[in-house]
Amino acid sequence: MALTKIDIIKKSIPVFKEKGFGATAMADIASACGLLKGSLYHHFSSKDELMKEVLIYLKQYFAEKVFSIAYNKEWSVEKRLVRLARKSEEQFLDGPGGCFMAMIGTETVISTPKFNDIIMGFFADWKLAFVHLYSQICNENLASEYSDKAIMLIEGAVLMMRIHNNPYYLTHVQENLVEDFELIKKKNKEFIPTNK
Amino acid sequence: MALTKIDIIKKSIPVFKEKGFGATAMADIASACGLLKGSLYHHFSSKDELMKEVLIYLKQYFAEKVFSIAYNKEWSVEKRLVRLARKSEEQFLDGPGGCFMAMIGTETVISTPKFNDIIMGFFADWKLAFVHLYSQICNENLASEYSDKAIMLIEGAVLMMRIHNNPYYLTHVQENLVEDFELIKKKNKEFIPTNK
DNA sequence: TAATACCAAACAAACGTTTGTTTTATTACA
DNA sequence: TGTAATAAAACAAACGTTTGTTTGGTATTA
Repeated sequence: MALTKIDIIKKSIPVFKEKGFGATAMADIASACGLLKGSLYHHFSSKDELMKEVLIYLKQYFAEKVFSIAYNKEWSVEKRLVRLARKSEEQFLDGPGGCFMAMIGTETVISTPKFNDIIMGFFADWKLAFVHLYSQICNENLASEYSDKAIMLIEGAVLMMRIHNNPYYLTHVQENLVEDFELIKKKNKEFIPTNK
Repeated sequence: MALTKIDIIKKSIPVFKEKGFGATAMADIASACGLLKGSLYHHFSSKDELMKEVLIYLKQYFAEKVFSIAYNKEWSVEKRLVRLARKSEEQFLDGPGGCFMAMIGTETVISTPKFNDIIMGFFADWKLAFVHLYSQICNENLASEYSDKAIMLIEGAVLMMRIHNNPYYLTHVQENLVEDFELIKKKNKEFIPTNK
């Protein structure tokens, strides 16, 4: 059956995740889709546009399926943190291990800045999710600090995981973040979050 | 005057740091050296070999000029940590901001594994330096944990710094690491490091 | 004079992209 | 419902560039 744009976008993710943007050839993407490279241009006007649509897809996917967990009132704040950790972990472990946004961002931020807005938007969404959780147990300044630190720690762990081919770096860091969350909460027992 | 291999290696670092390995052309390197691309093959047999020599040079540079700080007995342990932070920061801020080893490692670990040993060696050296410092204020298991965490945090900060074009991420994380070190030291006042 | 460092030109291969044609799927009308 | 018209998707081949690499010649220097 004929492939849709979304099909191609999804199938191209592990390919870009393995080689990065510059080293991935359109023929590689096509091959992963069971097509010839020329056929890709029926769906995307250029390699840059394909990458842009992949980035937009992933940013939206994380916003809807991952970061949204932080705002789900069915669960306690701690439970949301655990679920958020698990779900993002699942994404970073999928296929060739790594964070797509971090990889492509690092590679293209200087030489192909047209992707920057989407990538920075992804990190902004991520931070907002963390800030929403930390705001339940400490003031906003601290919540902002903790959120930045959490993201940096996770990204560092994803890097070490990829380079050492060992998922433990990531799972261990995620556990630590949950433990630290409990500690902060206990320490600030008297803290009452402002509703807004 | 004629260029030596080391000259070319040094001049190629900021070029690779801007575009990564795959997207950097031999002509880019040559241009940064004031040569034509063919002339590079008088010094290096291939692009891969050039990258390998750059990685070896950088691994050795960090071992001798950066990580060695951790073992310098002229300074207190705290002072060594501060100097180590400053010196690595200086490297990660130099030219196009970023960690060369992390960038090239992320890009090549799967598709060009021939660089893996050198890159993993760099991170092993880095960890040993941290472990040596943390071992002065806590037991070895904790020292190993803290060291991994420090490296991941710094690498995450370097990533955010590059993507957001803002060096504050890195400087702030380095300050935090020094502060946390003092806290751990105070908490474990009675700890006596084993001499070995 | 012998070796070194570089230039200038060319190489084959791979690249992203375009083209014209064929296949497949969808729609419209009988 | 069956068939012709239409559009979408994919193929196969070629495009012009760019790539990493090779070659042969030319200064410079020891």
